[in-house]
Amino acid sequence: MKTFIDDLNDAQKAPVLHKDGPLMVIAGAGSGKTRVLTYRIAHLMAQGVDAFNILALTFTNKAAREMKKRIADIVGSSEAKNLWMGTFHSVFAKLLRFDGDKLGYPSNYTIYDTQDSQRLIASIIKEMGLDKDIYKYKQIQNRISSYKNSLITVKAYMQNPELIEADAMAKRPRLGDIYEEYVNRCFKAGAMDFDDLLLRTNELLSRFPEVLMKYQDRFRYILVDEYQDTNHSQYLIVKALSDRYQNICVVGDDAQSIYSFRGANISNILNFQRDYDNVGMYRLEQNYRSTKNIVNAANSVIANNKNQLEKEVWTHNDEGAPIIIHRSITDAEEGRYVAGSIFENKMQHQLHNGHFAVLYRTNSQSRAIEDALRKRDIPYRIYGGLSFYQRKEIKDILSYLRLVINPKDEEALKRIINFPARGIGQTTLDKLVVAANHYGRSIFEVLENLERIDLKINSGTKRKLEEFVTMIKSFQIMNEGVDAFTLAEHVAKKTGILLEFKKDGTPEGIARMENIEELLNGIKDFVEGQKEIAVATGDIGEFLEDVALATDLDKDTGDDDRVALMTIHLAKGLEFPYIYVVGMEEDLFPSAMSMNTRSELEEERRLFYVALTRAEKQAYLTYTQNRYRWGKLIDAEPSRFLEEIDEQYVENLTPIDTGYRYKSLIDVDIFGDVDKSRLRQTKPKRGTPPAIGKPNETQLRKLRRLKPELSKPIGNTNVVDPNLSEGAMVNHTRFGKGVVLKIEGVGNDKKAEIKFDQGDTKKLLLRFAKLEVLSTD
DNA sequence: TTTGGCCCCCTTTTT
DNA sequence: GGGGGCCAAA
Repeated sequence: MKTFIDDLNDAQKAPVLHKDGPLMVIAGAGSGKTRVLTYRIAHLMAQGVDAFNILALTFTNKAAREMKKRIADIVGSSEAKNLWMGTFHSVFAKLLRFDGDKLGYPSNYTIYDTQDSQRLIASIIKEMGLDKDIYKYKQIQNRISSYKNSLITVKAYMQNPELIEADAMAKRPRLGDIYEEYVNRCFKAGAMDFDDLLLRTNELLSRFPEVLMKYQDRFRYILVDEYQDTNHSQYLIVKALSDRYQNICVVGDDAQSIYSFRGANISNILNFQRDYDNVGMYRLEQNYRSTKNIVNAANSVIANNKNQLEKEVWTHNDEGAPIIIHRSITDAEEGRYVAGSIFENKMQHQLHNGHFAVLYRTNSQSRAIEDALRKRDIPYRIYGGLSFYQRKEIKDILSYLRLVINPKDEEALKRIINFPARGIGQTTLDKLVVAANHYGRSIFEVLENLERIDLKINSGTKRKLEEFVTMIKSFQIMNEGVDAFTLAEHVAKKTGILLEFKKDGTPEGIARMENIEELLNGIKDFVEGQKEIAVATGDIGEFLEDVALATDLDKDTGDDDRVALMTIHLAKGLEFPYIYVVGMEEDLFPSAMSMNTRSELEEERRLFYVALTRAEKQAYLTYTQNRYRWGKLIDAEPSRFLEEIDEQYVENLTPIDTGYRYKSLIDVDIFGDVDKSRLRQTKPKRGTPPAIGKPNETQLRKLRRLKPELSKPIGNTNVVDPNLSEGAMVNHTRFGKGVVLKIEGVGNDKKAEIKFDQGDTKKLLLRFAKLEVLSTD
């Protein structure tokens, strides 16, 4: 009899059919890892395992939803609804709603996002009177986050002389105090940050054996996707929950481990066999996604890493086109090339926008690409970056709703107590915070008891505070009777936020109003959607949790046809026929911050491996010679990764001899500033073979260090217009028309003194200045 | 208390 | 080039 299992190849079947006990699947890129997970769950259910007893932890909630749907299709029942599936954060956020009370948290606890955490830490630093230049709130937040992910609680920190010493050495001896105050304040606010969702789950499971037993019994089968990216905190949760039945299935690829910056520990996957007995080991090495060229090229890159599990990814797919490398002069031109190439490919191969993705290392690179796509009328969608829910106007509305659900939520209150402006200023707020800290209560509780606390505020301010409390309470009462949408709409109107942006009238104000409307629509959709799920209540609390933990990918409806723009990190697990990886430059990719140690560099290389293996048919790699960063144009050098690809899989679109020349208009502008440091750009680039007889890059670097004058241009002379003579009329893209007064110098140093109609007289190096000759005398 | 101008930092990547 | 925080002035 033929069953759904027959859809799989033999390598895939084995882990799907693996009986009870621990198993690990090492799955190369594009080898059908999701498929194995999906089918294994379906198979378990077909064997009679109750969906209630299965927990699957995925990388995005969207992946979980899709998997659920697929499983429902396969096993042909609505049972799939009962599966617990989602990201670590969302699954354990739910668990903590049930059992967090044992740790003293309300079931309606708030989830603080990174911004909330940072604001709170910033205000603690200020309250403690510490130097904000030494105690940088972002860095502090980062440290606290990594402590939590390593299960270093405040207590553990205080008992660890090494950590204290390390922070003292970094001139931050009060870090422990900040950490302690931060944890207390979060707790008092009934709030958990992202890391708490995992840390508190650990605490719950270790302190309450009966709770642990309950969930061990409930989750008899646990499956973890992207296991290589779990951090210590997540690792311990999985370990604890699976301890009793040992039915743990982890799937991952060490070559795609790219999240060590948030505590992911690659040794979790490397040590799995040590952590469990009788581990079933499976490998998936056949790639179904990409062409031979792409698979081989990616293999040749990752071979440069020393630390990796043995694995050989191969494919039966076609040879495919070579990987195309393209150089451009500036990031704007890079964008134009990408947009133009997408346009051509669409025309030539009858493709949709959705077949293309542009990937980059940092979010800030998206702008140049966006501009170019917009000019070509190519619709696109940006994932990540500043997400919709982090926009000011959205967070303001959400803060009102958060306060309705959890009045203790300090960060929400601080955001909106004076927005829209109602005459409650910083001074008043400071007094409230001091009082709240003094009494060990939340700010809202202080507000409710203004009569009994002498705050030394004038009666006008006091009245305003009372009005604010009354308004929030009226929302709370309303919340008892209506759905999330009705309440949110009421809040938007009643608080005057909508009006605020309406009367503003500027394009930004209108855009913000539209965003709020979009939010309201989103809430409406959510309420409608929740009606179909029996257990869900459709209340505002659930919406807020969804919002706090939604990834950008989760919101993708995928129903409109757009080019996808995202970081490589976000692209993990996705695939597109055509991939453009832009910004293939030293200091950008690999990032300048990740080149200090071998392991950092190897992680960057894995990231590049991930980028390449997203492509099904064709990959483009682009780099520029100059790029705007921090508002300045800076030199760029081709990424070392370009050289690491075996050249037989590559086609270099940019021949060497045009590489050392300036053609772009923007470079002329630079010259206008006579910035000599810019001239260094004419050096040969990495990744493009240097012309015969020229020193290679490494040699050049050494030379430059010894003899700085060698940094001067090595460019050729052909660009100078031989016809240009004194008295010629010329047009300059920036300075306009002018007349050549004098020509001096020879070869590379040939300069023209030009008097421009606008008044200035400038000396321009002809090699750089792109001059249009209007008449020769 | 509010507002506008100035200055600094930022740019790795995310739940 | 942009956002946020701080300070001075109204």
